[in-house]
Amino acid sequence: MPELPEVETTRRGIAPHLIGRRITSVVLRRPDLRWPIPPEVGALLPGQRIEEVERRAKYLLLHTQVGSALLHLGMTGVLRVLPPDAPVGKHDHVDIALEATTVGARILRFTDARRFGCLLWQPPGTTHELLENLGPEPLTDAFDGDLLWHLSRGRTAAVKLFLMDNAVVVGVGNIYASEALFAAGIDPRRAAGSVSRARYARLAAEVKRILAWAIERGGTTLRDFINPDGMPGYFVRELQVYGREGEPCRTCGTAIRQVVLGQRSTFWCPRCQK
DNA sequence: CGATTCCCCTGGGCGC
DNA sequence: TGCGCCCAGGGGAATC
Repeated sequence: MPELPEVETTRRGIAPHLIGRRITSVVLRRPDLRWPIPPEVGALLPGQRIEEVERRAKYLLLHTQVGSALLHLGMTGVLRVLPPDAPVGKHDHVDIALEATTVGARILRFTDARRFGCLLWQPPGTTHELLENLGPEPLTDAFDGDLLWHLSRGRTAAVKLFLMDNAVVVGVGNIYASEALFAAGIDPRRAAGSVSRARYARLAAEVKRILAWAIERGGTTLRDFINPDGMPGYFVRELQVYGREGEPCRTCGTAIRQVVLGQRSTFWCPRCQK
C-alpha cells in the first residue's frame, strides 16, 4: 500500500533512469485502470524526452514538452525500470519503453493487481483537476499546526478523518494517520474542532517526523520496495498501534483498541491518547 | 459547505 | 487441495 513515503521512494528510484531519456514507444495492455487511459498517452509520448519526474501528493508526473503522464499507484501499483525483455506478468498493464543508453534499453513498467491506480494526461501549462484543491505537502513549511487548527474550527468529524482529508494536507494515509495520532497523544475519534492549537502543533510535528523517517528508511531499502505486498519503508515491527488490536501499548501496556472510522480501521491506545 | 457512505478491484487468509 | 467468504484500502463520486 504505497503511502507518500513509498511514492517518494519510487520517484527517487526511477527518476535517474528516466530524466533526459527519450521514450520510444508505449505499450498499453490493459486500457482500463481506475479510469480509461486517455489516447494522448499512447499518441503523444513516443518520441518525447522525459524532462522531470515530479511527485505531488501520491501522484507522480512524468513531464515532457507535449504534456505529462500523471500516475497514481493506488493500493497495489508498482513502477519498475526493467530490461525490455522482462517477462510480462498478469498485472503488467503499461510499459513505457526508453531509448537505449550505454546500459542498454529499458522500460518503465506499471504493475497494479487491483487496478486502483491510474494513468492520466495533463496538457502543458495546465493542472489536472485531480491535483486542484489539494492541501499542502506535509513536509513543507506550508503545513503546520496552525493550518490544522484554523481549518478544523467548527469541524465535527473525527480528527483522524480530518488529517486524512487531502484538502487539508496530502499524503497522510491510514497507517500514518493512526501512528501520528498516537505519537501526538490524540484520540483519533475526537472531533477535529475540539483539538487545541498546541496539540495540533504537536500533531503536525509528528506527521513530519514520521513521514520523513519513513522516506529515509525507504531510501535504505530501495530494493525491497518493489515487493508489492510488503510495507516498504515501514516495518510492521516498528508500528506502535496500527494492526495491533489487543496487543499491549509499547508505552504503557494497555491493550490497543480498534474502531472503524470512515470505513477504515483505526487503532489507538485508550490510555496514551485523549 | 461538511459529513457520510458507496464503490472500484483482487490477493491473501481463513474455515470447512 | 479446493472453494466460498471476508477483508484490506486510496480516494473520487454520490448522497444526505
